Amino acid sequence: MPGNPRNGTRPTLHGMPDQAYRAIREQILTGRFALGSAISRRRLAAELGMSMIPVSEAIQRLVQEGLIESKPQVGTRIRIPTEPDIRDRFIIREALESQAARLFSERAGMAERRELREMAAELDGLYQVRYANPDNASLVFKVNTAHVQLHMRISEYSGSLALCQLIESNDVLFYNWMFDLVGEQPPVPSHFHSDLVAAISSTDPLGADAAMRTHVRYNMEATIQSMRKIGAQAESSWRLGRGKLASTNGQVLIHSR
Amino acid sequence: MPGNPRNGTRPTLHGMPDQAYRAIREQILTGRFALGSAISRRRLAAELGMSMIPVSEAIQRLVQEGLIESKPQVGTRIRIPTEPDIRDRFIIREALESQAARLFSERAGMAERRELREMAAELDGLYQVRYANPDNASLVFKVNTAHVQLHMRISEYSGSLALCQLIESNDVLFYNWMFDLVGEQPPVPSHFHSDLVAAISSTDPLGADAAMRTHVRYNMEATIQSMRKIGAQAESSWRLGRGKLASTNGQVLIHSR
DNA sequence: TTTTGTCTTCTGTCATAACAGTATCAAAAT
DNA sequence: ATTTTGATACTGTTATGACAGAAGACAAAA
Repeated sequence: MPGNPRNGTRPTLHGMPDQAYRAIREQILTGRFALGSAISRRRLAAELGMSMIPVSEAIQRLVQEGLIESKPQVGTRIRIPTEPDIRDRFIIREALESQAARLFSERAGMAERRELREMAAELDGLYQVRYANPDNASLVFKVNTAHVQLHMRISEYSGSLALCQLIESNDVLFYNWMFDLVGEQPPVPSHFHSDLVAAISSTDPLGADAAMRTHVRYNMEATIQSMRKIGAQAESSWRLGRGKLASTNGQVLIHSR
Repeated sequence: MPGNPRNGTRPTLHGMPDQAYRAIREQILTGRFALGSAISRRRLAAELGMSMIPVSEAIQRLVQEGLIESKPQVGTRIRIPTEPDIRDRFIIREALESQAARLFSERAGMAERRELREMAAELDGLYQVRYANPDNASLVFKVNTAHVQLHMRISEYSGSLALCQLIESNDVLFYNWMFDLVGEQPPVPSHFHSDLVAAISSTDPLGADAAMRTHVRYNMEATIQSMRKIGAQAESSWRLGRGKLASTNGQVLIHSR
């Protein structure tokens, strides 16, 4: 356990915000923090055995990634997405992953294409198993993990580290919001991901792009509608003001040197 | 000036990290902090009249956006991009802005299309004026501002707030790195942006996408080559280890609830 | 001349504690 | 019964100061 600088015990000096970041993120992703539940920096700091400062730094990162929202003197809670939030996430996912698909179709080697084919086949099989056993929670976990890993592997093999990181950050948000409505969604075709991998494995970047776009868009509207119900049932008592373009829209870019 | 809580003077309680963020960012974007120059949190805190904590929060944001790099017990400095960094930025820019172009061609109204046509014509004119007066620094500033504003306006009219914010964050990085090599770059066609706006104003999203892609890619290789020289002349004495995929690649996404 | 060790001074990190908003709820007033 | 007021118990914020690690200066030893 981390210690106090006033006395002599201070073991973990290395990366305490990272430790907090990982802990909180996992709590969110595993559902121990439900959508909309409040989190206290003080309690978290006590639980993690550190002060509020590294915890606040971790929370700031999570806020920037969109998982958490915080109001200055009021509180911090797991962000409940609105409908435009979800739509935006679909749009960004489409932009980033279609780009990854293009690059994959251009640059991936034979071994990588084969690996993805196998992953996709296994994932499609898992989907079928899950449809046959709708109440098995462990299967839901398995399918989701495999799904994420397939998409991340594609972006990894795109060869662009920054693109890969952006996709990961975006997909974390996306899948976290989506997790609550597995089961409510209409089923996907039996070769859903195998077809995708086949398409992006062709040497035609435009085809790969198009295939990934339709893949991402697949029953997007149904998902948005299901999500809206969940979002509505979580109370929006103190939703943060998040309307209009709060950004600077380029006016800050004053290169007047 | 912000004060001390121990005595009675504490005027600006509102958003001190934001204030620091804006100040630092502007210093970088206007070139008062050169690429690779070290910045001290203590000095900055003293200059801004606040403690190190809000300054550190601002710096953390800038690190996450890629403008700054920081090594735990060593120092903080303006990040010097490597060649893969630049390539990645091009890739991400292409992905995001082509998506914005698609959405614009689908959703923008007549008034917005006209506004962009006018902005583009003016920008093209500015480029010609700058080519005629290569030594006018004020012109460089003007052209860059207009350029950024055109691109930001397109993404604004895409209707997706999150997409717009991502593009802004990415473009800030991009143009900041590019700023040092205006003049070294080959000139751009005389109707460069008017042609772009015309293409994305068509009702064909695919055409808009393609036009934006070629626009972003325009003399990309030349830019990367020029940038490499500048990056090399800045010493890379203590470059942070930034190799390999340091991300978690989806393995953190354990939905085991 | 080169190397090595130590000392100084810089860096970022973080726990503590005082601070200032905000919400909640009960008591008082209308 | 409804509204207003007040106290209290939270919330995030941030200045202060102590701390550990890294780098540079410089003298002593090889």
